Amino acid sequence: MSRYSAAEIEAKWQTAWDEAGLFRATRSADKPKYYVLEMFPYPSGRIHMGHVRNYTMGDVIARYKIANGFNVLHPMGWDAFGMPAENAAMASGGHPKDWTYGNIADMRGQMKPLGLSIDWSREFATCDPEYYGQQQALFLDMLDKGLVYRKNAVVNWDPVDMTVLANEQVIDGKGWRSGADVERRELTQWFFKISDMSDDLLSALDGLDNWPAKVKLMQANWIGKSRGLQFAFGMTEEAHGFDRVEVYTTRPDTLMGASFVGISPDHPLAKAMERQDPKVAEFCAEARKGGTTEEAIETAEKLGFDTGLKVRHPFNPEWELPVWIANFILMDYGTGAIFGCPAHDQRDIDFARKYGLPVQDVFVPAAGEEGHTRAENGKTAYVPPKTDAVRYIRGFAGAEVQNGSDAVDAAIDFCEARGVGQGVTKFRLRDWGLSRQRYWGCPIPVVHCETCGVVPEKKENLPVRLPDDVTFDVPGNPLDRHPTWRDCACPKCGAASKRETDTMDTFVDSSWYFARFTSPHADTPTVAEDAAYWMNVDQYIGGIEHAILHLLYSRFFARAMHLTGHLPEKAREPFNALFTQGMVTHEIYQTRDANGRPVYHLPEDIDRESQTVKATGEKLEIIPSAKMSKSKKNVVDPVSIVTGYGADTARWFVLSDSPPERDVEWTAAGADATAKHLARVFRICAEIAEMANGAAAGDDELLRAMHKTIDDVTKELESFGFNASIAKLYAFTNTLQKTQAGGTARKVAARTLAQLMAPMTPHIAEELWAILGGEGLCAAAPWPKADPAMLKDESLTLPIQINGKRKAEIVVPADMPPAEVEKLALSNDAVVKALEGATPKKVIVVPGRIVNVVV
RNA sequence: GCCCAAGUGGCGGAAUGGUAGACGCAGCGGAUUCAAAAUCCGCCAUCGGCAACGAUAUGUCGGUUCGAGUCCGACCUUGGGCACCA
Repeated sequence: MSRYSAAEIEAKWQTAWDEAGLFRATRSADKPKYYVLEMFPYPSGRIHMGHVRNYTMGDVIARYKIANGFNVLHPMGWDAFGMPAENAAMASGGHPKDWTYGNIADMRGQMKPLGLSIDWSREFATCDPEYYGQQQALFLDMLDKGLVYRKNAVVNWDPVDMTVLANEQVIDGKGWRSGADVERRELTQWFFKISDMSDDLLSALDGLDNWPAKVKLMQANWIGKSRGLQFAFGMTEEAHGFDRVEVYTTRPDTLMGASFVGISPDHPLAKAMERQDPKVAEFCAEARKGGTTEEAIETAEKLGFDTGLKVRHPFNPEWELPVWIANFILMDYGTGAIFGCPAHDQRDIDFARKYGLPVQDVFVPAAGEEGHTRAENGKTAYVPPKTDAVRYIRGFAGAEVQNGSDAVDAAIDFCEARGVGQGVTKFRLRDWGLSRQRYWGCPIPVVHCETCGVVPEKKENLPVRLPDDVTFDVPGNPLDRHPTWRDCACPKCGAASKRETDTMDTFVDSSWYFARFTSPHADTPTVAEDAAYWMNVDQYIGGIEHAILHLLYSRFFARAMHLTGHLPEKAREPFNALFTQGMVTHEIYQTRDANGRPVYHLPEDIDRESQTVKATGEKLEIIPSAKMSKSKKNVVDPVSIVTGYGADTARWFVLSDSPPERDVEWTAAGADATAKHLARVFRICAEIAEMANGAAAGDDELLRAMHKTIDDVTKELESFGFNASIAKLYAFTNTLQKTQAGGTARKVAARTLAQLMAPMTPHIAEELWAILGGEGLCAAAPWPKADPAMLKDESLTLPIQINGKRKAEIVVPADMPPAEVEKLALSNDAVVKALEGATPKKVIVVPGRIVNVVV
């Protein structure tokens, strides 16, 4: 009898699958198609356990669908543009291209031993000119359809390095290299008009039945549809060419609590004042300090500057309000100006208390004490949910007691009727800025001509290729300072012109790769027949961190690709089902250096038992699990796991224990246990393979357990219950080990076990299938079917509760009528004893579930 | 600051509103062995009790229900996102 050797069997069966062409996807009319896709990786150089978990989940689905007769598309590629390649070039010389393609080769080499059912013939990297050239073609088509335009937008500006910084390069408001105070600076940039589709992107969420509710909710909140009032405050006197300040508010019902008008430092009025008044300029410069993230702006100290200008309240010309410039007002949202009602907005009350502005209640709780004075002295605004009824003490429209939503509607109607502004619907979603002042990205294919202006490049000149001869020894965009690359002829008039040097946001690359996989090497972005056949992605799998941006941008792109004729109507929502998986975590092992700073240690360098560092014997501090990261040294390298235990162990482990949407903690003990379990399955099955055929008393019991397991595992796999299906497989293995059944039944059961394990641990399953006399490849065998007749139990155990507490249980025939169950329950000894002679008030019998006696 | 999640034994976790702790890890006891490794069998939430059994228990506090880990409200903690990390 042979022993389980992962190294031998894994290579053998991977070759067998390859030679059978099992995973090569071709269009076929006689099978239903199934497209399963995992979010493609960034080629950082090493695969990590998170990748293993992500791709194993997709692989389980893919293999399960193959066994169920589907024509499966399961591709893989590389999200290959991006900053780390440039950072590597800056740090250690070399070229981003060499770094990236080297990493891709390494990672492909690390991934292949996992035995994934991937059609590698469709592989591409987004930095392949073949791919980004088609992306440029898409860009031109979108430009043509009016989906792309240019406008000013703010970026993080490092005034020392004279360069634009990514948000992650801004640390506590300072540039990561220079340490200089970062400022927000405006630049002319390219934008996708995603806001044109706000309403559609929002309402179409309803149709995404197989998306997690939390992702839909996050997207809905991000799009942020709101109804409010847009109106103007007239200024007491004209200043800087302005006679009014246009504001937008979602709470017009609080208009009588207005205390000031606030404008963004980037508001045209603020800018006009800034040009003439050094004090304003000084304030605006201060207000623009810090990064562009909403988090930085929202959490920054609230700063205000009283312009000295005054506006009149729309309902009362005598009532004058001051105009302040405030750093927390965003020019990008609404009109860049607000009115502040401190009593009912936390930000406004913080601001009002700081600058001594009045605070006046508009409404108080509907029930409760009169003269609610929270706003009078307090620092906390009264902001009840809009669905709560409140009493308006300074209301002007609608009932005295009403909820916030009704009051807003009434206020809008009231204002519209009096010509004070109008009700408008606005979205929080902003247009997608795609310009990046960086080298390692897809060049934006336009030309700047002195006479013709901005001119799209001709399609026959695509791809606009990145030049190879660039250096990263100075900050800034190498395309800008390249001696010749920018020079070109205007596609319209032929005059000497300059290329655009901005490249595209890498989110563009990942917003259509799923469509490209349907015809990965075509000389158009997609091919109609292929897209029509393979789209949509039936199951998309990736991290929850992509819940908003990547998925929203992809939904926009799919719509844009439909508008430009590159995708069929049905692919406007490209992902039929979405699953968001959790991270792989690990403990952190820490000691401290002489200065008390933490020093981290790799798992292989420590002794878990004695909690010491192997080399030095130093005592360790063990910090509970956190996301694996290089800096914390809590990484487990999949390659060493595959080499040491085999791919099947790595695959089984990352799927077991934790539900797939939650984080899973990698532990050495768990990996060890998994390897032992697989060896045990192998041993049990190998013994069975050598048994003589024949029947025995235990046959029926074993086969019933087998059918139950088929049923359970199938149901769990259909609903991403990988951990639960593994638990059922453990239980069935225990049954198979203890059974008294004869050889024939045992072989059937063992072959079924191999099949049920195959999506998770395909190599050992294939080997067992072969030694147990399975026909052909296990990976190609049809999925086992549970016999409904074998699933029915004749009797069942019912717990009996008294007032909801379990007191006894009875065994009854499965089909016993409730009245008889009740009689039986009440005559049960333990029940009689517990009742102590009391008469039950009520008896609840839930058929097949429980009996509850209420006294 | 804002949006979205998650909190259950020593540990990972299971549980269509219906017996809380399946399955696995660790631990403990036993078998096998010259011995060990490997393997096999059994026990294993907490407290009290010799036991039968009783009480407590799903982050905290309240609520709905015959019945709540599950539904509702508030809070605490941890994680994800916040538009130039991918």
